[in-house]
Amino acid sequence: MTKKESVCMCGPRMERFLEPCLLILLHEKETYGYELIESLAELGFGDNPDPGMVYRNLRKLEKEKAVTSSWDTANSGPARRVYKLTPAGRQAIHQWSKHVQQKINRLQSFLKRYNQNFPEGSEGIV
Amino acid sequence: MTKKESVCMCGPRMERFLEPCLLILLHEKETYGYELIESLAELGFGDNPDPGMVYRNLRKLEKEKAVTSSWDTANSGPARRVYKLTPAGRQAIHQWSKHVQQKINRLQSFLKRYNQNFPEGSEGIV
DNA sequence: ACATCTATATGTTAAATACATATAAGGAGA
DNA sequence: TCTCCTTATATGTATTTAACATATAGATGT
Repeated sequence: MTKKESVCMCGPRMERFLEPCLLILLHEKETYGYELIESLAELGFGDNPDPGMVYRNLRKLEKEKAVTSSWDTANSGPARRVYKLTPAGRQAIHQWSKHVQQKINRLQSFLKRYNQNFPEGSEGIV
Repeated sequence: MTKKESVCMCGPRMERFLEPCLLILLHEKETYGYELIESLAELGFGDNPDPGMVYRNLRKLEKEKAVTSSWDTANSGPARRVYKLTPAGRQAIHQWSKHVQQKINRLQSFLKRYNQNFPEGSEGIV
């Protein structure tokens, strides 16, 4: 059996929301993991996204050539691995944005249905 | 180590979008798996959602007391397992709707950021 | 008898997430 | 110097979900 090939970098499952968030932050400026973790809160992640997830995602993005990395030892404190978006990563962002829009549509069609089922405070307040 | 208890039926991960869709369809009317599969397309699932997922989800919802089931042998064709929403299932829908709204917010804050990074056809058309 | 449709169900693999922990450099203060 | 805290990156592992394949079986039409 041949494995069904996926259409884009977003993969077959359209989850992994962390990935596009990292990409867009890296589009804004090249930076390193620890700072990305702090920036992620703005993009709707809780106070502290799992560092393990972030670092692993960054390495994966690098393996997929969406980013490149290099060590920054110029600053005080431990060395930082600084990531930089590649043109491929830039393209991936555009792909992701489409998928995110589709996902929003799906979620909204659920909410619409929900509001039809439970109109305006028909009971909703739990 | 004690396992961190999750806040609601939606669980820790906020995915499993199939689950709230099944619940809302069952709120509209009690019905059976095969028909639910057909109805799911309207709620943003592709042409044919994986039957395996649907049936397993239904059994899981039953185990969690969100639905009850009984056999319907009155109709022609193979027997149907008919599912009915419970009050607990009804409550779960409200929980889910909140989580879905939150998810939409997160996705939209990504899209907003995306549009700031790539304003109005700055290149976007891939 | 055979194929086909309806209907439910299970097995198996791959992937993502959550959570825990390891490692180490550098700075502040006793 | 020794300890503690912060910064910074990384790995280990268990659980969960999704994807895909396949099994089972009643009913119906030819």
